[in-house]
Amino acid sequence: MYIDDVNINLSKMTTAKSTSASRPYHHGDLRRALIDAALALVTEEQDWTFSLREVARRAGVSHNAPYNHFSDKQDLLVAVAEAGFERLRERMAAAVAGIAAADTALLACGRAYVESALENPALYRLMFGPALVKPKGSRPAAARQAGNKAKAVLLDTIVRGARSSVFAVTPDDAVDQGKAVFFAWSVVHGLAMLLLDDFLEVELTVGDLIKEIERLALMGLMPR
Amino acid sequence: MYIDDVNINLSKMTTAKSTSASRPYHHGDLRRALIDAALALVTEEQDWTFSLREVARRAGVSHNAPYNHFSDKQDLLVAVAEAGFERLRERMAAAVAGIAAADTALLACGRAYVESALENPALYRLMFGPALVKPKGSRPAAARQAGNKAKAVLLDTIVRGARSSVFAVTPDDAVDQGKAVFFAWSVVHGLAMLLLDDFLEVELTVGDLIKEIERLALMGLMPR
DNA sequence: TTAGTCATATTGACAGTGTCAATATAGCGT
DNA sequence: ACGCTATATTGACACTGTCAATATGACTAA
Repeated sequence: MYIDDVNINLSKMTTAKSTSASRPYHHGDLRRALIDAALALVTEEQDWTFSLREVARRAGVSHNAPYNHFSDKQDLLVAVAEAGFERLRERMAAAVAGIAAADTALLACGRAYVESALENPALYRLMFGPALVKPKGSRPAAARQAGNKAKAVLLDTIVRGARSSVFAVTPDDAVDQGKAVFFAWSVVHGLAMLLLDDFLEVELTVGDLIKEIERLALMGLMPR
Repeated sequence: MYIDDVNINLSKMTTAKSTSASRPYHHGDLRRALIDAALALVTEEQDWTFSLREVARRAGVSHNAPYNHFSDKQDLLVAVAEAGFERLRERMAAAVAGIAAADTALLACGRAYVESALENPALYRLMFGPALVKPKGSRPAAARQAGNKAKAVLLDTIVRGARSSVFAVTPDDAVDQGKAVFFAWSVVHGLAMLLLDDFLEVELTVGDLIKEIERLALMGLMPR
């Protein structure tokens, strides 16, 4: 009844093999199945207003089974966001891999960032938005850590550029680097958000616009 | 029963005076009262998951009265977002007013933008987020128009800077100006979003960070 | 093997939600 | 004065998140 459509997921399983033998829990790896189902729903519906019950239905369990793995609907969404940040990190890391020049690498990284956002807008908004924040609370640690791991890719590239004097950033000055990272991140994040919020109204393809924005970020608004 | 706590709102009334005489509808300007109540709820709770019924309660009407003025809960939220954009526009316009130098004006404008966002994060996220978008639809025209009016302040400043050769932007070239506007907007929007999403992790005050980001936007990441 | 334990899952219940349909009310032009 | 129509209410429905109580069955120790 609820065992047969547990999807055999490809990525690493932390707690179970779940291929069919030796399932460590009562009914397969439900926690992962729920995250997968929720991720699929976010992607399909481009929204996270679906009901927890719907997620349970998709996973083939009763409407209350999720409460054994997540304290809350929000708690499940946090896990989904974490998965999203991990994807983003992988993608940015892949983009910079093997590019020697730091400025070129930074552009590739920025492009990967924006493209990822455009491919799954709702997931992005979930990751960065307020949906994960409890009333009067702050962003859950899990989400912040996952986000910072993605940020580390950016930082790495900036540091490389600082060392090779490609960027006007003092090497080994954490604060100066932090500013630069925050600037770069702001640019790509703002660009991505405005694009997927449908506020682009200029006669340019998205690709061209990204290039232009990147050029401006490197060269600045003022004449040289 | 439902008349007495209609708040006498300060701003311009489009359809009614509503001071107490000559109320044009059955029971005061309910549409405005609902928008005000929703805006207050967004501000207080920093969230828009409150129920439509709660809004109605605040306005002192039955749970179904709002449906005479808004087709939907979303429809009401669109109206709230519109009001938010209008506030933003006013604030940016005030910031640039009377500043002759375009670059200084642009910085003031950016600061006003970020400060507004930080003062009412939820309202900002509502304005720019997906909450207004119907499934498989796009951003409602009303919201986009209101957003573009705010953008116009930015554009104006950029154009001034282009004319006075303060910015490296070709005057009277709409596309070139569009790029610059989008860049500037991306920077402030991304900065604002990351700040209020709690992703700032550098040993700087917000004010200092804003200044640094602005400097980088004007001068670029690369050495001059 | 068998008994027991405890994580895991189900069933049932409850207040609250968005929204529809039907009904009531009152300000307006004629 | 009268009816029209915009405005508001009442009632209903399926659905939601979450709590409490109950069932189930995989492992562990005897």
